[in-house]
Amino acid sequence: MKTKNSEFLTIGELAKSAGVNVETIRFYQRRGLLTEPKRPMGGIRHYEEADSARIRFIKSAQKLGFNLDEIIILLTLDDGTQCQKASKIAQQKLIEIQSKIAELQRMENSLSQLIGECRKGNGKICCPIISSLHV
Amino acid sequence: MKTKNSEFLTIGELAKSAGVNVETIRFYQRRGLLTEPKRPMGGIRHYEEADSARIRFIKSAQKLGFNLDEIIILLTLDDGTQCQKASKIAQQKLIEIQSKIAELQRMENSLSQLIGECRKGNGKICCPIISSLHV
DNA sequence: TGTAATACCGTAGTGCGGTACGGCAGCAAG
DNA sequence: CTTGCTGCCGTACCGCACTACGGTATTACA
Repeated sequence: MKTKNSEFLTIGELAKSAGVNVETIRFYQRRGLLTEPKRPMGGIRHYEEADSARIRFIKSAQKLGFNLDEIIILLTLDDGTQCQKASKIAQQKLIEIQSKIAELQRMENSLSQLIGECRKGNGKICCPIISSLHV
Repeated sequence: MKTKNSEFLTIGELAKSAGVNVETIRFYQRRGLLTEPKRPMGGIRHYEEADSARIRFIKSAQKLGFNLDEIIILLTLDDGTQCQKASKIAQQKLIEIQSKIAELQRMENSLSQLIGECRKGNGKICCPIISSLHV
């Protein structure tokens, strides 16, 4: 009945087009990130290009560090007319990311210092790394 | 029978002494980070100061970014005579941490640039953050 | 001896973002 | 007619490091 070149996408085609797994789409529907699409004749779901764009939107936002709950909010600002709100969310995220960076840098400093001490005291009986762990 | 000032610790006392939850100790035993202690008369486990030290060792290593599997290895190097091995593991971890930092810094750069654009184009109809997500 | 606290045990739940599984339905090509 | 590919659905499972629960046994203290 339905020809291959009809104007809608099946879930499999949408997955390919958006570069995600079919299961991911079903998961996003359950999570409310994608609206349940029309199902004419109770059968196969009809997706459109807009759904693919929405998934790519989600994936881009994830790359910026937003989690799915935050992305749900960003999606409501999708018309681009609420710059202040979007900016506020982004600033919040920026702070989060910066504090994660700071924490990782503390680890980095401690570790590289310990490694440096290992190098210096080569052959020492008591490893600086191990002894640093004995608080 | 047993007086309170005996030389061993119960699990609850150990938990307090090491600053962790009782459940955490039981979890560490299941995970093999702590050896199952002696249980004289089939009753209450007998812990010692050494167990507390071991838990603090684990917690220090976690602060440096090591996960439990890695900590199990570090614990085998506990005598401090295998500096090269410990150093190798630490270098590996350092690289991991540095690449996490790099990724977060990419996010930080993108986000702060977008926020800057929002500020400049105040009142714009099309929010730079939102439109950046429309790939 | 009574009661409250603690220890014991196995199992399940948390958060996050998916991934996998098992079973059934419909349809096209061979 | 069969096989195989999709689609549909609900549910369970992954990693990670715990945390919580529910029930029983033992201990400490009065």
